[in-house]
Amino acid sequence: MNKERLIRLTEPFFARETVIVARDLIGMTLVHVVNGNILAGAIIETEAYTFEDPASHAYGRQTARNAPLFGPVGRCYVYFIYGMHYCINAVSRAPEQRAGGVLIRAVQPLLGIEYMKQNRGVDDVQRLAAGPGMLTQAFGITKKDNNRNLLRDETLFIAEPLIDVQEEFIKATPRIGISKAKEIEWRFVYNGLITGIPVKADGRYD
DNA sequence: CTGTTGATCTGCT
DNA sequence: GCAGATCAACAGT
Repeated sequence: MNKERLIRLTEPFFARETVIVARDLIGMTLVHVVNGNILAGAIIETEAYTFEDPASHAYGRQTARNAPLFGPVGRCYVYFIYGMHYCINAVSRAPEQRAGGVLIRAVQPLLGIEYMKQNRGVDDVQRLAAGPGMLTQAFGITKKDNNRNLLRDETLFIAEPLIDVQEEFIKATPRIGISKAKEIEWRFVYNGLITGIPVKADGRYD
């Protein structure tokens, strides 16, 4: 596996309704290249957040923090929460939407697994990137990455799937950890076996 | 300027 | 199952 083999998602993918993008991101590949190491994982959990949505950071009006959600699609919005965790969103919305982003909540590690274990201080692959805070720690994503351009950035982007994605295993559920709009089913999860991983378990690539 | 809350994770009970 | 960690953003005064 090398970087050139990863097919980056382009602007039209993100320029659609936020909820549609959230669903379609399931199975795609989150990629961060650190010191020449490719860290990659299959996105298996996402949530959509929009301008009209009381649970969203973009709700109501633009502020200094949420500004990326109002900017060009295909950027990322990284925020700091609970005094210790970072979370990453892909800015996504249709032209008629004021703001929107997709929170990437979990990935299945595929490449650079040893590097992720070091970043996390955890050995269990199942717990490397099983939540939004875990995922950014495993990938070394912090506030420095806020508003980076996923369409052009050399080191941080989202690519076509490396796994076999079975559409029937994608399910919608209510979102996690919010106090408002709890009933809306804008969380998407992949409930199938991950197959078709084209790499060695130790994350080496050729 | 102050107080509160939060799109979470971990470790202990 | 629940408390504690730890701090930036925001709303209210």
